[in-house]
Amino acid sequence: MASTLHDVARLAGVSIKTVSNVINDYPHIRPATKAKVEQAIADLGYTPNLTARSLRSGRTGAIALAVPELALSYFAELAAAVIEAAEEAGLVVLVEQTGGDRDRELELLRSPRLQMTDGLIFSALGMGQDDAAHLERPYPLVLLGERIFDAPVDHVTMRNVEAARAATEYLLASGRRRIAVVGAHPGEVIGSAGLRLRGYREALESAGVPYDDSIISETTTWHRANGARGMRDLLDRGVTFDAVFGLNDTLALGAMRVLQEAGIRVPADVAVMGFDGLDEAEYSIPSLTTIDPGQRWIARTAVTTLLERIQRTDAAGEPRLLLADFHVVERESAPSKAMIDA
Amino acid sequence: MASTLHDVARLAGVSIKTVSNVINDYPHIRPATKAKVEQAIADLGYTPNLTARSLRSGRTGAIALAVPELALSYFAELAAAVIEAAEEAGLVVLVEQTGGDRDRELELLRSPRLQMTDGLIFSALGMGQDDAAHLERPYPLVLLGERIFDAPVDHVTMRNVEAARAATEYLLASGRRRIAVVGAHPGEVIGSAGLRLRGYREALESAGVPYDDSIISETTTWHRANGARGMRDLLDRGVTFDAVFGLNDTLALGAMRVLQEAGIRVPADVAVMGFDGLDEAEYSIPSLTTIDPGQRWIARTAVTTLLERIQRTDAAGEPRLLLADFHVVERESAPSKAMIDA
DNA sequence: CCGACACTCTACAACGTTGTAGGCCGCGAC
DNA sequence: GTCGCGGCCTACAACGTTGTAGAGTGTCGG
Repeated sequence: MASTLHDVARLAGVSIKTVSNVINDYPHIRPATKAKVEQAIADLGYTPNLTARSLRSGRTGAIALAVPELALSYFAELAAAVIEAAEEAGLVVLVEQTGGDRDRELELLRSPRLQMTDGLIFSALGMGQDDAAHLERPYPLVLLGERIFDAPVDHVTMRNVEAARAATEYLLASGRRRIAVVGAHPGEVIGSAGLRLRGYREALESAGVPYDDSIISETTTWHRANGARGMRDLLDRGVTFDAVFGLNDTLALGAMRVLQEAGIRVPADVAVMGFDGLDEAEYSIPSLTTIDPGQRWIARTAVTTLLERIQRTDAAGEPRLLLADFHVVERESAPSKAMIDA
Repeated sequence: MASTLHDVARLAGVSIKTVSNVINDYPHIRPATKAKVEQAIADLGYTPNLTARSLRSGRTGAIALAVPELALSYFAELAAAVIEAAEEAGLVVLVEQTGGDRDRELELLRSPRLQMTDGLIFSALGMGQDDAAHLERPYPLVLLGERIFDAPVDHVTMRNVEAARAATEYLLASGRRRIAVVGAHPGEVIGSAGLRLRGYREALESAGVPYDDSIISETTTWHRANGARGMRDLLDRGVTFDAVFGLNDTLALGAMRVLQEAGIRVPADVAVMGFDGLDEAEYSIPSLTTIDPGQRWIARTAVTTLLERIQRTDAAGEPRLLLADFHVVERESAPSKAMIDA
């Protein structure tokens, strides 16, 4: 651990640079010399000092991933996928949690800690459209999430509006007409909640079903407890509905739990639809029909896109918007028309 | 971003070392000089180059956390807690996934990538007691998990035997006598499964209840699907039981799901007990009675212990075994005797 | 009035690596 | 016989930072 190129060079009786050349596969080395050096490396158990290499090369071989909270399943699965993709590309991943707090997100962007990485995959939650300018930094950055669009950076995300529309159309096609929503954010236009609600409204409109905000429940963060709270809220209002669209799986699972506590059958009385395609949605009772928004593709694409930015020497290249394909995952909580007919 | 101490020094008209001194709060600097330097720093937007600092100081300010799989809720929550604790200590965290594979775990230990960090918090899953020697490296290391004991490193973990014993005693106290187990690992003695099964057996023995391996179901990994599979297995065997102890929450949730599909009421017919105290166990239907093994304490203690090892210059100091407190979290899937009486 | 000492600052080296320039050798071509 | 050239290797500088040694002031006590 403590041995350096210097030690190896001395043991092998060559110059320090020759050792470096052996390590980096420089072509013109006599086989005899190479063998001697490799023997010395093995004897000393030499491993290159990556910090020194970073200083010299300007590359660290690490990227940062910033998410609101790892304990949220969605972000845990995202992080898992990012780390896996990064590892394939020979990169390690430094994970930061921002708590979804705007100030902490901005602080992170300015933080010198980022210097320890070659680039950042940034899942913003607290920042808004007005903060787009803060993203313009001379540092490879890939944006995730749907809080900011049209920023001067590459952006990998999902088709929120279209997917939510498809989810709603799916419920409508199975005969539901009063589709409640859990997890709306008051007044939000951009952001997962706003976009998904827009898709929901578009679907209603196309089907000629009136939008009724008495069956829309608002929450702040998308924790499971808030899904439960939102559903209790709806039940307290005494409104009627035959389906619930949880704007993410966690909310939907919390809501479904409260429905069942209240003696309401799922899906017989009320169908439940989620969004995210989490692992755990497959094992709830009943299993949760949901949208797979293409998270693995997003993770993989974020890594490769960031890598391109890192390798590109010219800062140029138009910022790109990359959108994942989605699909409805049909399960028990909201059977399709075909499944009901069968 | 591109400015260095050199640039600042030139602008402020002082030596490069003086600038360094200002940044590091060296005491003997004239206020006028300090102001001049600080102005120059502000003008240039200078931030210190952390890579250079690391090379010089031998410290990176980063630690590594290796877990089997971030997508598993238990490890996601662990990672979240570790990152939070590390941040408070001014450290960033590099997260690695080993897949619980022994070879990848060993490879990680040898990996030069670790040089980018000051220490490692290592949650081993694939390695076993025989691999203890591999942990003996001149590198700050804190071990988590229960695959390896008596290794020459600090070890922070939970009281598996005692906690599983308490869980079983809790079920026995509520009147259950035929307590099935889901998630046992065949022949395992050390490891979460082996230890928790031991606690289970100890509790049975103390209560004079015979151990019956026909109601013990074995699985490999503790994914949710395996909990479901284990329970189906038990049902297929045609054995009778009035409680199930899932060796972790994920297994218990999968098992509970299958029970209910089979028309078996929880907890009326069969009580279900988990282990881990995951967030999601609170929102299942019914909510899951479980063991909180003190995960947050473990995360926090792992970070502080690692930090001590890093700061300690002498390699000495006995390896320590630090054990978290646990407690039973009483919920619906297994009500306590008191709750039943009420 | 001089030496001691505290204060303020500078020059240099070093952390371990890699890029650049160049040196030496042997061989083939003129 | 010498020139040129490719193959092999070395010396040196540089990445940006901080520790060490020490130089130059000023002040204070004897």
